[in-house]
Amino acid sequence: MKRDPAVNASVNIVWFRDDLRVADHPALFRAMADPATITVALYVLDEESSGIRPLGGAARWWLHHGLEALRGSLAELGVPLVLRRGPAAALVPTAVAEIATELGIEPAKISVFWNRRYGGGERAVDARVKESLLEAGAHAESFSGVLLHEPWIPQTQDGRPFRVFTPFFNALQRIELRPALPAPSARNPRDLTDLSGDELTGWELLPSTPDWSAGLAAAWTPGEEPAWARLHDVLEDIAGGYEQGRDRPDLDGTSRLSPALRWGHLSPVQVWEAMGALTTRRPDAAQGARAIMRQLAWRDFCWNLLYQQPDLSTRNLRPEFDSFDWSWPRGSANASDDGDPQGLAAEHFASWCRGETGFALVDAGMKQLWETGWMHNRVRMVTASLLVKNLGIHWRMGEQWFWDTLVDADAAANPANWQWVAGCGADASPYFRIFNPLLQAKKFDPQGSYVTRFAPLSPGEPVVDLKESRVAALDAYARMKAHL
DNA sequence: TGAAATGTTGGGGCG
DNA sequence: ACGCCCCAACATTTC
Repeated sequence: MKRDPAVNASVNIVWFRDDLRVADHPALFRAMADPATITVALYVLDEESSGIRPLGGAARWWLHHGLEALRGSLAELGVPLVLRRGPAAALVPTAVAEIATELGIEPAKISVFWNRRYGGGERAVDARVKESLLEAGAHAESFSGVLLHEPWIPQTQDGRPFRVFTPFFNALQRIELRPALPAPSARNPRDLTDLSGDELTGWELLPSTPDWSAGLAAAWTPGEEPAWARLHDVLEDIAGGYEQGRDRPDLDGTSRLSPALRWGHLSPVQVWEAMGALTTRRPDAAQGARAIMRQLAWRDFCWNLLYQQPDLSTRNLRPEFDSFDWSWPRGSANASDDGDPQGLAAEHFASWCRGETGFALVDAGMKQLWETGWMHNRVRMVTASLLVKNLGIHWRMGEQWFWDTLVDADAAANPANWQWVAGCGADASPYFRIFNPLLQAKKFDPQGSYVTRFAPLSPGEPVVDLKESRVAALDAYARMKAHL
């Protein structure tokens, strides 16, 4: 619907993406710094643009609730959230123009703000959007909001990207960090409630037939407010024992902040600041707080890698692994060879996905993933090691399964960490580091309570002989090295 | 952010 | 008392 043109009226449109929050949101903060200008929020579901990876099922569930929470937070600021679906490069300029028309605002009075994304396809889309907006006479401006530092900033002495984490971390700590911004304090100058856009339910982000999301809903509440509640728990109860507790899947010892960071309910800058403050406020928790800061830096490290190599989810960072002889898919050098799995490897992969490998810790982890959309970090390493090393299945298969099932599935961290486990990544775990799921269970789930919680039935026959498959993996690794 | 194989050491049982 | 053996405990090397 069209309104009376408002003389000299202008609009600031904030394009939300992986930053579903109102505090420390540089683009939103900038928009609402103009007290006389109305702000409109826009979210675009883009499942079509090439180079942008469609969301997995668990991520779609989180997005639905995350957007509802964001809409609530924005409503308190008097800011409406407009939802649109389509290929963003074309759709965003169109949607922006339509919002302006509805408000009776001329193109020269439109500003569009967003926090930058760093995936290859996302960068291409954002560049095209900016170009179109500028051509149409609008203003467009992007901000740094989803990482600690822009991925091109941390550099080695000779100006190259880091491939080893520890020097990356040292360099990162020497870079001045921007201070976290508060939520905008001003309300929109006038209320807008009836802008046209999609209905969230129409996007069908929630699973229906069947609805498998009950376990996710029991484990998580998406949104900025619950994320802050968890951050406070981490500061009070988790950080102090983090260094021991982080390795214990049977305890609540990790931060569990990964989904909040993935969806931007919290920014890494906010968490970094909170942990930095904790190191001085609570000397007993200082070491744990620093370990959490190191984890945040690892997240930035992964995004640096993705920025350097946009096809991180399909291509080995270390090319010598291109000749590795995986049991499936065969011919790993050819990334397009993704035919239906056949034979034993296919059965192995299916039992791994279902949590029916016969190794209690692995099966508990895979069931935790399926039920709650999340898996404890140490168990991620153990399950990944079994798939890649003992079953000899390409890391990409596991990466894709995690992408579909994790609520925190992150376009950079997921492939970077799979490559790390597989030994083909940056600063990777040496290939011959092969976890023994029985020993890992003994060390890190000593009473077996994690296993009991997620895989209460006694495990069946192991799908693979640990000793034998370990030798075979080392042999395959030796053959790869001999090929060089 | 391993695990297994191999090497070393030292205490205790025993002839 | 002494040497020998066994083996747990720890250290080092290897993959």
